[in-house]
Amino acid sequence: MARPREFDVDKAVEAAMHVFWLNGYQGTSLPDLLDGIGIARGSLYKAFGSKKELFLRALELYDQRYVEPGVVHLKDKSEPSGETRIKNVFAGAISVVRDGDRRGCLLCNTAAGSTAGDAEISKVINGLLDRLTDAFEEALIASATFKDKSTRRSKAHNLTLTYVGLRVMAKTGIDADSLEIGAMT
Amino acid sequence: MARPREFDVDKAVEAAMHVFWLNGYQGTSLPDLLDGIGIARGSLYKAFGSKKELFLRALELYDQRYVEPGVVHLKDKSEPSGETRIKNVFAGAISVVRDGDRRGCLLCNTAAGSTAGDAEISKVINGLLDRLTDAFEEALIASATFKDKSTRRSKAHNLTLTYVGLRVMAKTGIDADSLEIGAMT
DNA sequence: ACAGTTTGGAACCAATTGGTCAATAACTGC
DNA sequence: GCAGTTATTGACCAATTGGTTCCAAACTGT
Repeated sequence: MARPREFDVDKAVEAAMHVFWLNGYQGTSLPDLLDGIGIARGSLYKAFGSKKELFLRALELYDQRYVEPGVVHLKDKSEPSGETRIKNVFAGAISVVRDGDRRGCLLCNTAAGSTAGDAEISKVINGLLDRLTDAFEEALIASATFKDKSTRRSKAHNLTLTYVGLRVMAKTGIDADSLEIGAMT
Repeated sequence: MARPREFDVDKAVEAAMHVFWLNGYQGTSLPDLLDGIGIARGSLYKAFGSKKELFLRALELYDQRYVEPGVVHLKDKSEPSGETRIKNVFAGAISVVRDGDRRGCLLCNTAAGSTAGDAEISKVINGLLDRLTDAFEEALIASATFKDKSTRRSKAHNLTLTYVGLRVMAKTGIDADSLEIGAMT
């Protein structure tokens, strides 16, 4: 019916995600995105509307690519024990640091950034953090230590907090070994 | 000998610190600083050289105003027990949230931000985080549980990580009660 | 092959970015 | 009160910001 788009929208969102991940929302300029994606200004605005909308799309992709798998794993009762599943999540976060990835986590970076001034973005961020906490809580459900519901919820919050701390610390010059104990129980 | 400065440099740095704290380094524009401090463009550049130098000054002030007191308290052996001193530090961080302060911690915000791309700034940030870890370590020195030096160092890293996580989470919509357990041992 | 539709690209936009500078003002030592 | 020094101010700067617009190009259905 009309001229077909020459670039893959999904690939574009993915490229944008990496640019945002590396530079942060505020730290990313239009040319940064254009270079990273490999499209022209007009194409970006036609396809995504604005920088912010594209960021929201990138955040969405980050969720399904990195957050959701973790959430699924934490909730997966067919896996070993809840404790092991939790350990796996932390170990995963540490292993990327071992591989030299110092970008931290797009979710955590955004939460810590002053992007929070934007209501729409913080709503998404808060939602993701809540989902993570819920998943931790579910992983704790079989644990005798956290049999009490409110204690369990507290521990879940504690785990989210520790996870965020770990991923922020990963951005600093700290060595991976010193993060290892982030999962300490 | 010459015309005296009309504004108080220390007050200016303090005002700048609050502006940076609220908006982040990248999110703070020259007009933001000028309005916050109440001086003209030229005066700022004459007194501080550049936005970055002013930020470094603000970071320095943040240290002596908020970080150093915590460090001193953690190391103060005349105080109750090391465990209590640690609890105090976390309780302090939570109490500011209870008072409605959602700005988090300038140090932690900067660590999480992409400001880390600047070598000079990240050096300062890493230094501050190291000092905090050292202080936690010293607070643990009397503890029987962490008698082993390397275990103690690990726990100290864990505490810094948790502290950062707590202060980042404080910026999100989370309620103060859910942070309470950040100090869980 | 032509009408209709949407893309890509670049020129263009006003606003804002961090930073400079020259003129004026305010002070001190003599 | 004059010479010397430094601070204040606001105009000015080039570069960059996010965003728009217009036109040629590319496709599809008929």
